[in-house]
Amino acid sequence: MNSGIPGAGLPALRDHNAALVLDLLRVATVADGGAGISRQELATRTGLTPQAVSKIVARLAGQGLVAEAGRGASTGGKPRTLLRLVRQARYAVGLHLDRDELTVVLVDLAGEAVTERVTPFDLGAGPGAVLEAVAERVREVTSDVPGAERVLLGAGAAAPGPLDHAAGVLGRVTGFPGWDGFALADALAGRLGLPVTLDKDTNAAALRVPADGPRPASFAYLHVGSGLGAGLVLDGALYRGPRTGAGEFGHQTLEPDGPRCACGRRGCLEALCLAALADGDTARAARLLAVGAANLAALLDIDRVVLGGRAVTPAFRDEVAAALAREAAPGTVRVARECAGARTIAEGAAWLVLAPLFGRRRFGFWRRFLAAVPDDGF
Amino acid sequence: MNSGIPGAGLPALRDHNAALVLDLLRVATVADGGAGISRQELATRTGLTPQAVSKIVARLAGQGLVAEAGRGASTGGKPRTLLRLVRQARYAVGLHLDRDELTVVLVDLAGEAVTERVTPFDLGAGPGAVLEAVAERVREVTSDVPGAERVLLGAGAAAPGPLDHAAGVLGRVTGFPGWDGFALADALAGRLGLPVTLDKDTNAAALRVPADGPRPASFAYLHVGSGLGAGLVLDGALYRGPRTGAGEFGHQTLEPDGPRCACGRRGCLEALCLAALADGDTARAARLLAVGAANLAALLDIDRVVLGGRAVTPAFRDEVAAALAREAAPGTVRVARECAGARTIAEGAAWLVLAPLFGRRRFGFWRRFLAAVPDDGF
DNA sequence: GCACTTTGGCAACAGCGTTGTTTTAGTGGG
DNA sequence: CCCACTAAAACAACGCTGTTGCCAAAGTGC
Repeated sequence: MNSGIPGAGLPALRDHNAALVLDLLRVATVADGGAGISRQELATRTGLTPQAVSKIVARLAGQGLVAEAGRGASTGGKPRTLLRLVRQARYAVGLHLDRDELTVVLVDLAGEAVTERVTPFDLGAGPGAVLEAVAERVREVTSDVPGAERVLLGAGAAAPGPLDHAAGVLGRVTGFPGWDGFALADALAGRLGLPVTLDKDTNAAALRVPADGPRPASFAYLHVGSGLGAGLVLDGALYRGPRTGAGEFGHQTLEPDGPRCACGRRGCLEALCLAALADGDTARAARLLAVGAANLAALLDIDRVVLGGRAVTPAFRDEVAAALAREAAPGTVRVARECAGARTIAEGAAWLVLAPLFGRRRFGFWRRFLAAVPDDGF
Repeated sequence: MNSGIPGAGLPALRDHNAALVLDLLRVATVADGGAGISRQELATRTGLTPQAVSKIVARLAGQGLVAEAGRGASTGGKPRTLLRLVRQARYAVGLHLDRDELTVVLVDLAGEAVTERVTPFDLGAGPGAVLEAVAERVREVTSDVPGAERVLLGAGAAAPGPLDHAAGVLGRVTGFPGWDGFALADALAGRLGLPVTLDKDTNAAALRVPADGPRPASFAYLHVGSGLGAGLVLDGALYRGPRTGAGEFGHQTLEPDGPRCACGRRGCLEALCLAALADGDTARAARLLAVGAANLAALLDIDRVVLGGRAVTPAFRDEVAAALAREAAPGTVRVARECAGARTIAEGAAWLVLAPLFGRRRFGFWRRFLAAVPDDGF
C-alpha cells in the first residue's frame, strides 16, 4: 500500500480554497468587534485573485454561510463591502464526558458556544445510562435550533484517554475498566442520529485553548487532572500519532530508578507529580511538571505551553511558569498567562466537527516546503 | 498575519498529482527488480482516472523524466505498458560536513547514490578552506554529469546542529564556535552556483534511514555521536518545529538533580549517556538511551526507532533494543534491525533537494482528515 | 463638476481532471 | 485460421476551476 495520499481534482481544489476563505471569514467574525473582512483582503490573504474570491464568496453565500455586513471606510475609491460568517447557518455539539461531570455545549458556525449544560454524571453507570443521559442533554441543547436536521453538522465527544480516535473506541479509562473497548462514537452516532467524532479530552482542549496572543503553529496543552496528559499541536494541526495515542506526557520516566508506575515503567512524571500534589507540595509538583515540559519543549522546539485541568489554579500556573523559566534554556518556552477553563474541552470537542470546514487538511499540496520522507512501502 | 496557507490554482493541482505519480514511479524504479509500474496501477493507487494518469505521464515523459520500460503480462487483454523513472534525467548533490570528515555524494533522480567521495576534513579550518574543499569535491563528483547545469537540481548540506534550516545559518557547533551564525547555505550556493538547502545531520539521516520493512509514517532516528540528537518524522514528513530546532533528544532531563549539563539544564540524557559510553559501560548507556527513547515514543505514539552514528555498533544496537523492550510498554516500540550507515546522512542531504519533486507538501488539501487548529492570529 | 482611485461584476479564456468512445493488442474457444 | 472477448490506452468533447481583460459602480479630492 502506498502512502495513501490521494490525487486531487477540481472539487478538492474548490474545497481547499473555500475552506481558506471560510476560515478567514470566521476569524473576522469572531475577532474583536467582528467587523468582517472585504473581498479584497481575502484575496491578498489567500493569494487568490479578487475575481476568484468573488466567485468563492458567491458560492458560499448561495449556501447561506456568508453574508454582507456593511461597508468599510473608503481608501480613496469605492469602499470595501465587508463580509461575515452567518453564525446561525450551522451548529455543532460538543461533549465532555468527564468521570463525574457531563458538559454539553452547542457551538455556532463561528466556533463560539451558544448554549451550555453542565450536569453531574457517573461514568461508571455503564453504557445504557450514560448514552441516555448524553442524549437527553443533547436534546435539551439542540431543541431551540430551527431546522436542526439540516444545520447540525455533528457532535464531537471528548473523553479521558487513552482511546482510539480513528475507530472511535474507548480504551482503559482509569477507574472505569468497564468501558475498555467500547465503541462510543458509533453508539453515540446511533443514539443521536448525528455523525460523532471521538477524541481524548487533552486533544479537544488543545483545539480550543485560549493561549494569550496569536495561537502559535506548534504548542502543547498540558492537562493536570486525575492524570497527566498532553495535547500536541504541531505545524498547525493536532498530532495524534500512528495509533492516535500521542500525548502520553505523564508517562515519561524522570527517575530511571524511581518507583514503579501503574503503566509498568519506573519513575513516571505522572506518579511523581500527582504524589507531590497529594502531599500539598505544589512547589515540587510544579518543578517536576516544568522539567517534563522543558523536555517536551526541547524535543519538539515548542515555545509555548498552556496549562489546564482541575489541579491547575492560577497560583499553580505561576509556580510552573517560574519553575519552567529555571528549567528550560532561557527564552525558549513560556507558559501562557491564561489557563484552560472548564468549558474549553467541550468547546474543543465541538471543534472536532467544525475543523474540516475551515480545514487545513491532512496531506498534499503545500507540503512541498517541508522535506517529505521517501515512501518505500508497498 | 494569517496561517499563511496559500490558495491553490490549477498549476498547484497539476504539480500535486504529478508529484504523486512521480513518487510511485520512483518506488517502482528502485524497488526490487525495478520492473516499473503501469498507468493502470498508477490510476488505482492515486485514485485518479486512467485518462488523467495518461495525460500526466505524457507531460512527465515530455520533460524526459519518465520512459516506457517494457510491458507486463496480459491479464486477458492488452498487456500493461510499464513505466519507469529516467534516473539520469536529474541529479542532486548531498553533502555531509562532519567535524573531521567530508562526504559528498551524487544522487540520481530515483534517489540512489551514483558517486561518492569521502575525504578527511577539518571543520575548524574556517569558512574559506572549508568552502574551497567542498567546492572541489563537488566538482569531482559532478564532472561526469553531461549537461550538469541543466540536470543538477541543487545541493543539500547536512551539518551538526543546532542550526537554522529556514535561513540556512549554522548555530553553535560544539567545539567549533567560529561557525556560529555563519550563513552556510548562501555561501555554498554562491560558491557552487546551485540552490543549497541546509539541515541538521539528524534530519538528513531521518530522510534516508533504512528502517527494516515499509517506512512508517512516524518514527524517530536517534543519533549517537559526539552528541545525542534525533530526527523526527511525523505523519510522513520531517518535523522541524517553529524555529527548526526540533530533535534535541539529548537534552531531556532524566535526573532532575543530576549534574549540570553544558546546555544549562541538569541531568541531561546526553551527558549521562555519553559519560557511560566513555566509561565503557555500554549496558548503562543503552539503558539510558532506551529510557529516553521510551519517553519519546510514549509522547509521540511512535512505534519504531532507528539508531545511527559512530557510537552505534550492531552490538550496541542490540543492547538498546533489549533495554527498550524492558523500558517501554510491551509491544509499543521496537528498534529497527539495521542501523544507519556512514553514507546515510549524505544521501539524506541530497534528499533535501529531491523531496519537493516527489512532494508531499506543507499545507493544504488533504489535511481535512486531521483536526485543524483554529487560527485566531492576525 | 470633473479627474482620479478602488471595488467588484461580467465575459471570454486556458488548463485541469472526467466522461464517453474508439483504437490497439493481447487471450482463448471453435 | 477466425472471431468473440477482454483490458489498456489514446482521442475527443466536456464541465468546472481560477485567470485575464474590460467595464460599471461608488466613493474622494481639487
